[in-house]
Amino acid sequence: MTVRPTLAGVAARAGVSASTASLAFSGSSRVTPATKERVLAAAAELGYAGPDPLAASLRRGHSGIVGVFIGERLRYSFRDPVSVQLLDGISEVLGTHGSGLLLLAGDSGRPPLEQILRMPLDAAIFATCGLEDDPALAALLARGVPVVAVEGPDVDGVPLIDIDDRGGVADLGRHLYELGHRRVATVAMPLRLDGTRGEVGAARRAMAHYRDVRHRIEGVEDVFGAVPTMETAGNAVAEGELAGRALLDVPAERRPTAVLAQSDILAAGVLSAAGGLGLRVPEDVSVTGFDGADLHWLAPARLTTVFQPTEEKGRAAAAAAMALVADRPAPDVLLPVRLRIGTTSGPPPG
Amino acid sequence: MTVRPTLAGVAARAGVSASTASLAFSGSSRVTPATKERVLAAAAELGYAGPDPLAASLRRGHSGIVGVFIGERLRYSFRDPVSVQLLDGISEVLGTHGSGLLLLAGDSGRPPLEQILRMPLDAAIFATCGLEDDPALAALLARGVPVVAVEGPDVDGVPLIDIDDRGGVADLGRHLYELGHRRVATVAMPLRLDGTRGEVGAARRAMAHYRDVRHRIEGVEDVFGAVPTMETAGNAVAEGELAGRALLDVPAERRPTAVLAQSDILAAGVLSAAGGLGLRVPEDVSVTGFDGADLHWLAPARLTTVFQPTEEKGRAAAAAAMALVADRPAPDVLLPVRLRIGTTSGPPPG
DNA sequence: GACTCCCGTCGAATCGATTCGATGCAGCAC
DNA sequence: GTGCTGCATCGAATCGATTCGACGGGAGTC
Repeated sequence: MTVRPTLAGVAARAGVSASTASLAFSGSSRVTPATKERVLAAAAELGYAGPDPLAASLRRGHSGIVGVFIGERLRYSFRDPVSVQLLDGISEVLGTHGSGLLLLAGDSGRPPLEQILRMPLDAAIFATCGLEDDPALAALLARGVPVVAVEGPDVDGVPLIDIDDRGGVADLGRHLYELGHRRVATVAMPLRLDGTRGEVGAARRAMAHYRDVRHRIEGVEDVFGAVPTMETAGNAVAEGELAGRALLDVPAERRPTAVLAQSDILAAGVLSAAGGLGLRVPEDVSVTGFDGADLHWLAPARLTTVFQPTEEKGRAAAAAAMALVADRPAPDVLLPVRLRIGTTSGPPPG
Repeated sequence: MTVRPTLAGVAARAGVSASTASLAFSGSSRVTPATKERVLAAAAELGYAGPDPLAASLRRGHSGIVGVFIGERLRYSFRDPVSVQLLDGISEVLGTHGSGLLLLAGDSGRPPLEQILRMPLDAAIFATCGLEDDPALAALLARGVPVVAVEGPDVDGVPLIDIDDRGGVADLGRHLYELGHRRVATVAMPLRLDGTRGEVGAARRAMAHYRDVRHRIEGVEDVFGAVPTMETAGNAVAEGELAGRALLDVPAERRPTAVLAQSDILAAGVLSAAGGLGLRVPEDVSVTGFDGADLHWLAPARLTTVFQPTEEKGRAAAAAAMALVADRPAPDVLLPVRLRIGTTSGPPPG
């Protein structure tokens, strides 16, 4: 391995100055085609593959890299179709701006704060990471890195890309209410990531990290008042099944006639629990979800759910990040959701 | 917004030299606690949040960022549990080394080559991107960026992290053969990403981009010789269903008694196709997969499949990348796979 | 008391490019 | 022939830190 050649070397060999060589590489500036060609030839001879991104970034003042924080460990986030769609939307817009996407996974345990601060980020997107007082958020802001929050912390100076969680769930609630349901229950995503499962009390509720989870509980209450709420330890089918069984495996007169799961994934688990207990959906119990993620494996059932424009959310977040990078203002965004009635909701039994 | 303070500014205010200030930040070197504190205090007053990663990286010569190429667009890759697990394994090891993971999605269309070359990568991992002659691969190598391939291009100087695709599928084949199957078919993942579906001929086969796809076909042939092979346009349940229907919706005497799908996802589609045609599994037709991804939505069927240590593959890839960055040699890795017999394979009918 | 050793601090070089303002040359018009 | 315009090229400053070798002063030793 010989030492990597530098722009200066190429310039010397081409018989031009470093500045001219730089111009030759930065594209179609005011450089004679002949000179440009000479520089490129010299580069080829020396095996110079183009300017060092690090040096260029330092000089330019930005790296073309946007950090995306996903709360949990990768493996959990990616199980979740919503995270994936979100990321896809983000990546799409970043791509058109020529920016890269640096994934920052929480890993729950060790705070990756130092690692984060070592990364040359032009901006950061907090995707579903709750927590107004996240140390990483504070650190980034202190450093002057523009931050965008997706259903995340609502902090001054941080554009918030949000959906109408509460209104959407309330729509679901009204749909069920109109069908005649009066005794319902909720299966909630984790209020915070500490592995807690079970009925959510007031104390627990006060500890909630996540805005969306809170809002989705409130949406139910807007229609039904306080209802039993089972918290899960993660947004996963198995968790939904656990919670569903806890709610449904009781005498019929105490059993909720409808279960509002906070995500389609959890709803899938509840459906599975219902099936396991010999309950028919929707004849014996109605089940609803949230996200509208089109879980193919639910076929032939079509889940009654609330569709949210997840990819659009991602695009909006990336667009906001790009705006901030360009020193343009980035307003908050509130995206609409839409009730989608499927085959898993119907009148209560009896 | 005031101008961001620099290390020099902090040093001046603390009454020390820039070098000392740098030492104070880089942790526990030979700096008097008192001095260190003075520097930190000055930093706090000025709102200096630590050294600029770009400048530090330039000086150090590396950025702490590893690029991970996933062939297709994000949305497709992440539908695939295998990609996700792989990424998770990679991220795990990268994390322990304090390195960041820069996601590079192909987006099929526009070549993101320029974008790639703008990124300050310490190393790159080609995850399931086939193609020995990928221009991005060439560009990175030309630039001197260490590259690792996961089931990817087999190029000199590029460590290959691989699994025994062929042997694993051959194990499946023998299992089926011993059960009595003689007329089988294969549902293949795309040989290249051009949206082609249908029976794979010799010409098409010569165009294959992907080593794993090729090897999994060969594994079947090792046991059964040439068999009908349906290519899909993507690794998705719907694609598997399409291919499955094409293979199974024929008179019983021409119908294969077993279908070897190249992935669990595709197998799920084939199962669905079989169900749609009123065929029982495994009584009327056996179905096998590959990956051992534990698709929860298959319950109660347990897929007969080949387990591959996907996460381990990711860890090995990341470890190899880290080795190369540290200028240590990184040997090829071949990970074992394991036949896992489930409830979807049995003797042929009749 | 002098010499040595060691440790904390400092200067200066360096990483590799970008960019602004200056320079010089050629062409054109009068 | 002279003066002006314009364009390609060049010099030098700059981005913000890291790091190596040198230096100086205090402590320990004989």
